[in-house]
Amino acid sequence: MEATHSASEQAQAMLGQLKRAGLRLTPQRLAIVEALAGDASHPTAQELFERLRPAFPTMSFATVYSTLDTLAVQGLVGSLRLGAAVRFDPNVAAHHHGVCDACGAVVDLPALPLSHVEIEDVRRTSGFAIRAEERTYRGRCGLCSEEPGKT
Amino acid sequence: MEATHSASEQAQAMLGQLKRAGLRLTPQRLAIVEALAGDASHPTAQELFERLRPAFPTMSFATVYSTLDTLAVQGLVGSLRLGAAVRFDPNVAAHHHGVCDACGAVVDLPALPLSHVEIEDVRRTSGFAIRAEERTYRGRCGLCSEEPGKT
DNA sequence: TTCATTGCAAAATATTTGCACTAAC
DNA sequence: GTTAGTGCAAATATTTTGCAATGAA
Repeated sequence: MEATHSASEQAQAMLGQLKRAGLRLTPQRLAIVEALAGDASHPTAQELFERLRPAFPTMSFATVYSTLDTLAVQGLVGSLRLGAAVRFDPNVAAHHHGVCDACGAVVDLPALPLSHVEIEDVRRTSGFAIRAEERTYRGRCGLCSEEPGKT
Repeated sequence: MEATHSASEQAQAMLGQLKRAGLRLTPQRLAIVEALAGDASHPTAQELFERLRPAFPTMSFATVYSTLDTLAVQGLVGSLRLGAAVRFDPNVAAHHHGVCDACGAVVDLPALPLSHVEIEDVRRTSGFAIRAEERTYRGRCGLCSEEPGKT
């Protein structure tokens, strides 16, 4: 999988969308958008806060959370809960996630859309009408697969 | 899908496994196992605590959590995180979960094992070696599908 | 009797909220 | 100048931990 846009292109697109929605482009939002754009590491609010603290010593958690919530409402980031904390993902295309047993990394994995046959099967057998799907795989990421010794 | 065992049969099996593992059958464990066996509602620790409080006014949260953890270690219950709280599931067979957009219910849905072809495709394209899979579907449960008016 | 288990309280973790102040527009 | 957005502190929600007392085997 290759990135369609560079990180800065994506940041510009995200900022444009915020502006278009009539939202203010504060330095904090600038920084959070730039930190997140093109970052495939799925950081938590905590991690983003710590990453930005040097540049914005007075920025609060509430700002990080509220900015991430704003971005999520605008459809510019996705969020996934893995363990206790929510992680944020600038990749809003349909995809799944893999959590590495060895290093804990969260990686993006391709998703094929669920077939109508599968959706219809579930509805017929259980009555549940599927609208969306989230998958988490557990296993070993590419890097850790190469090091069989690792726990 | 039909239950293979009645709730009390499942409770007996769970208690037998605890005993076999050399663990003590305290009244609290008895009650938690019986509350959980055959319960497909995926209760949280909070919900179990409140359900059992009338019968065990002095029982603490720590006991509920530690018992659920014990059951999980013994492989007698599964746990899934949906939103802030962890939910517990006496169904340890491979299955997926559906969360109803309308009523919030968490229902069990059948799972087909991932094919080797799919696993191999992911490994080849991304390097990630899949060991296990968790799926959450969003949509409408059977009951809520019948009431289109509901939010 | 023994030691796993319980109950209680405090701590830890992640997130949300209220409100006065600030700054983007 | 307006008012959305920020910072701070306190509140909330969930889970974990330490430790003395209890009770199942």
